[in-house]
This record gives sequence, structure tokens and C-alpha cells, in this order.
Amino acid sequence: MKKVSLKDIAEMTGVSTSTVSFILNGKASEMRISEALKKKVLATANRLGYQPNQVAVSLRTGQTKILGLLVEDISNNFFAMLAKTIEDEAEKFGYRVVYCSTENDSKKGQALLRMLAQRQVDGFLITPTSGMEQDIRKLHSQHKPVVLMDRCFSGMEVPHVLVNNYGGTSEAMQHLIKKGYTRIGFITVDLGLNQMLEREAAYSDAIAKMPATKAKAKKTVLTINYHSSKEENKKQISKFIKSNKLDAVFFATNYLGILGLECLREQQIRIPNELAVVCFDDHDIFRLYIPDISVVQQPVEEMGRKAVHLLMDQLGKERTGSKDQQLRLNAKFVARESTSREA
Amino acid sequence: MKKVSLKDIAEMTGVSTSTVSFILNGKASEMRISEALKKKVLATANRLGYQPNQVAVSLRTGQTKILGLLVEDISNNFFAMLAKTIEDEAEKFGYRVVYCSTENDSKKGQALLRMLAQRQVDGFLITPTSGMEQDIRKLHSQHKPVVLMDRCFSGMEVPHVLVNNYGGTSEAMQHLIKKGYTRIGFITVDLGLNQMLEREAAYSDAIAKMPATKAKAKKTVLTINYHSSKEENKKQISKFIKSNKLDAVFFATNYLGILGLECLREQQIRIPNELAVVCFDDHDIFRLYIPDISVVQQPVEEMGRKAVHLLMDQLGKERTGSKDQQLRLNAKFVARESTSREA
DNA sequence: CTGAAAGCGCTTACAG
DNA sequence: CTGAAAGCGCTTACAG
Repeated sequence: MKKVSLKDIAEMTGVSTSTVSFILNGKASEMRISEALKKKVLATANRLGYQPNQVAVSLRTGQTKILGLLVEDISNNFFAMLAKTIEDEAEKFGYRVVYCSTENDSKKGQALLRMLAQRQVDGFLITPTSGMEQDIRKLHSQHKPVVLMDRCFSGMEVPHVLVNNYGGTSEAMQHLIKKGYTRIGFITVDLGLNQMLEREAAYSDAIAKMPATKAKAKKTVLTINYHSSKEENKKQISKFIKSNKLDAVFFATNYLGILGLECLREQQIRIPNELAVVCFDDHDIFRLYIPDISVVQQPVEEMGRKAVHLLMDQLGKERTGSKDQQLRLNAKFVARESTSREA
Repeated sequence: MKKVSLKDIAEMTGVSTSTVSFILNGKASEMRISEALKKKVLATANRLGYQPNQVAVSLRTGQTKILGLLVEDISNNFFAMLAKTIEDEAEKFGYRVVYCSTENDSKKGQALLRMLAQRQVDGFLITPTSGMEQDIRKLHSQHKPVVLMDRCFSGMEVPHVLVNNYGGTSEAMQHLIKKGYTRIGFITVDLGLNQMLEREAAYSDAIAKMPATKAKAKKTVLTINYHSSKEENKKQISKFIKSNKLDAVFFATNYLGILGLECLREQQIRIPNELAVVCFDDHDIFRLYIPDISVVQQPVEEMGRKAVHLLMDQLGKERTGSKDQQLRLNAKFVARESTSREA
């Protein structure tokens, strides 16, 4: 039972492969092929269970209908959600997705980018790592469709969809300040990622602008080493909170939040009585089991959808017109005890 | 700046494309091509930044080096973890992965299978839904490399890697019984999936074998409708627990566990004081924040790795010999208060 | 040691 | 209305 090809059908029905191809691609009427012939060809194609070889189509047309998705780690909740939305949205346009995890390793990221290019993906959806700037610029200058998500480089002209990190963080900080917290610590990670810097800037600005009456307030930042061990990082977090006598802590990302909470639990520090906690980037865990944590929710679904749209704009040669190619989505601050979450 | 092809390099160096191809594929010495020529070709290929077109290679060789991964939902923690392991393991063999979510919809599953076949993936890694049995049998009979994961159909001859659902569940049940629980409920889902049935069978058998002294014990099963709303399901769970006056409950899968816990929290039912909870299939949430839940841990990483191996065996024409193609991995029961988790 | 040629399975001008 | 032919970019027998 060999695979049936266009040629097989052509031979069986006694017509040329061109005709079969036209019919199977719905161009029968356009080519004014007789109804009878059309029926006959369609019938035998069906009978033989013909499936076009997409690889041959790709080589011929130059389109693979495959998108390359480069994330930090597909097993991480945030990226997995992103991947799902992208899968669903891309499917609407007839595209499939190949995913790759960079693990925040720029060498690996570059290699993956090269590999995806060799496989002729039609476009790239990327949550970049710090070392990928040059490669991404190059792709874009070669007019390869690229969209960056979640993170970006300053002054980057490549289309992207980011989150309003500054706004979300500011809102959360206002909340803490209004509630009377004065010793607010900020915990971030040393990945040099733009979105982290924006969050930190919002934190710093909020602290700087605190009313003079709350004189005790001062900037207190801990920068965790991404590649250190979990235990080492937890130790640092715990020390940071205690030695600075913090009454509130802001985790710059969901990963840190989970790590931090594990640490707080081990240290038996009660939330929010002893320590108020805010985390940028929501997680099921918070929503379901630690409702006392306030969160700044990232609009993952929207990000995935918009990213696919920006990519389609590039693939379809600006068909939606020259709309804005650099989006900022709002992050939604949800104060503690809220269990509702927008869809 | 057009893409450079083999032909370009051949023209620039004044040799035939065959020679260039041999050199670039490391067959220079095999073909006894002169060292000088080899150097020259390699140098210009490098200078031009030549990247082979993998689509053309695929069409010619009949190998895409792409694996199709069909899971229930890539955004679900379990499947995302599986995807990550598979990505890492497949990479070692030079394969990339295209993922697809079936959403337990057999129509969608069939369509995805067809699509992957058209794209000429070299092999399939599948967590099947109940309606896919025929299609999978067909693929296998056509000698397409296929490996099933997590779930299976009874009497299925297709290579697969499953979990010892019966053993894991039995162990957990023994634990509950030994602890003195007598009104143990079992909550499962109506997907008709083999692994669910195995878990339920283990539960039933354990109940049936309970010492006569504990006469009150009886089989108490709730089967949730997968497609019902979350609220509806929570209502059912809550009613089930109360009306049966359960003192312990066993959730047949992680998805149900999370749902159930959300429900228990809303009802203010304390764990484990008022109700002991065991869940098949671990989740970070349990490990980190509800240590009072006992779990039956699925070896996700091992499953992913072994699945890739079984697929490679088929791709490499049984190169590892005729080893067992149907694996059962042990699930590890971890009684409550355990926070350690094996790597 | 190297080249000319066929062919993987399609699509699409071009010709009639 | 339909067919012959070129070509997408490679690999690999085959010939010399």
C-alpha cells in the first residue's frame, strides 16, 4: 500500500497531473474544467484516500505553513498557556507550530533560530533572551516575519506585544503604600530582561515618590541569580526579608513568587499578617490556594492572539493596513482576597 | 540578499552541485575529494552563510526529522511537562516536535492526525482520546512509527508507555484503609479512558477486599462529566462528599483534584481533619501548598523519555533489538506530609 | 576524483 | 477546456 500521489490519480483517470492539481485545489471552475471530469477526479482521489504531500507543496510554493515558537521553557505554566493560545489562533489561519525551549540560554536560542530558518518556517514568535538581539535584528532586516512577546530590547523596531509592566507595578505599589506598608522589598532576577527592568523602575519610582511623612521608606532590592540553585535562592530571599525587616514584598515574576512562597512557608512567615505579598504575573497556585497574595495579571491569551495577528499582518503583506506593530497590553492589578479572574 | 543554494556555491567554486553536496554532508573523504577542493568549498559556503533548505532535503530523503505530538491540552501542566521532556529527548536524536492539542475531541484528533501525516512527520507521539482507536490502528498497520502515552486501548498492539495505574491506586487505598478510613469515595471522569478505568478498578477491588470488621465500607463512585461547566462539577463533588458522609476521597486525576480542592475550600472543609484527600497524578500545587494531600505521582519525565526511545526504535528499524515495546512505569505513592519529590 | 542526470511530489505559467 | 514542461533545492546512484 504505497502512498498515492497526484500522478497516480492522473494516470488512473487518464488526465494530466496539472488538471488533477487544479481540481484538487478548487480551481476547477476557474480553469473551466468540465463538471464531469471534476467529479471523476474527485471520486478517485477520494477512493484512493489521496493526501497531498505537504513537504512537496512547501518546496514548490515556498510556504511551509509552519510557525516557529521560541519560549523560555514550554513546561512553565505561563509559556504553556501562551503556546496553547498561539496554537489555537494560528490554526485559524492554517498554520501549525513548532515549539522550542531556549532555557534562557542565548547560545541555544541562536541555534534554534538557525534550525527553524533551515526548516523554512514562515514566521517566528519569540520570547527573546538577552543574547538574541543581534540575531533577531538580522531576521527582521531580512524581512522574515518576526514577533516578539513578553520581552523586548530597548529601541527595538521589530513588531512586538508587551505588557504594561510599569503601569501594573505602579498600581500595585500604590495599593501597598495606601495600605500603610513602608518597608517594601522588591525581588527580581538577573536576566537583564527589559520587562524586569521596567518593573523595577516602577518600584523605584513609587518608593521615591512616597510621602515624606513615611520617612522610613527606602529602596530595597534583591536580585536573584537565575542559574543559582533553588536552595541558595531561597536562602537569599529569606535573609533579605528578615535583615531588612520588610513588611511587604513584591516578586517581579511568577517564578520568583512561587519560589518565595515556598520559602515563606518553610520559614513559617504568615501572609498577609506578617508580610504582605504582591507578585507580578499570576499563577493558578495563587488564585486557588493563596488568595491573600495580590497579583498583577498578565493577559496571556491576549498576548498570544495579538502576536499571531501581528505575524499574519507580516505574512499577508500588511493586509490589515499599517496598524500599530508594537503593542502594550494592560496588566490588571488584583488586590488580595479577590478570587475572581477575568476570562 | 537572496538565499544561497547549493547551486550558488557550485557556480562560485566552479564544481558540480554533487561535489558540494558531498562535501557539505561530510562525505568528502568517502568520495575521495581532494583536501584543497574541500577547503575551498567549505570556505565559500561559510562566507555566504549557506543554510541547507531542510524542506528540499525532506522531500528528497523522505525524512522530515519532525515528530508529531498529540496531547489533550498543551497548556495543562502534565502535558506541558511531557512536551518539555519529549522536546529535550527528541533533540538528542536530531528531531523537532510539532505539538497539537486534541481537547479530548476525537474529531479534532482525527483531523490533526491527518494533518500531521500530510506534513510527513516521521513519527507520532500520542496521548489518545477514546475515538482515535481506529485511526491509530491504521497508522500502525501502515508501519508509521507510533507510540501511545499515558492512555491506551485494551488489546492495543501499538507500542506504548503507560503507568501502573492499578498498583499506584491500590497502594494509596491500602494507606487509607490502614489509617482507618471507611467511607472512601472515588471521583473520576467520563472520558472512557482506559487509565481511568484501571484506577477505578483498583479502587473497587480495594473496597471489596476490606476486612469484614469494617463493614461500613462500600463502593462510592462519582463520575464527572468532562464537558460540563466547572461550577456544575463542583456542585456535584460537594454534594457527593456530603450526602455520602465521606471521610476520605480519591481523585482519579490531577484535573479533578484541583477542581475538587477549589470546591473543598469554598465549602470550608478542612483537609485532612474532616476529609482525607488522595489524588492520582501529582501537581506542583499539591506539593507546595497542600502538603496534606497524598498523591500518586506519575513519572512524567520517564514517560516522555521512554516514549521517544520507543519511537526511535521504530525509526531506526529496531536497532536496539526486539525489546519490549509496551511499558508500564511505576507510579509512586507519597503519603501526606511528604514534601520531598524525586527528581 | 568529479560531473551529468534523475527524481522526490507538487504548482503554475505557457501553449494550444 | 486540457497537457507538456519547468522548477522548487536538494541527494544519490551511475558513469567516466
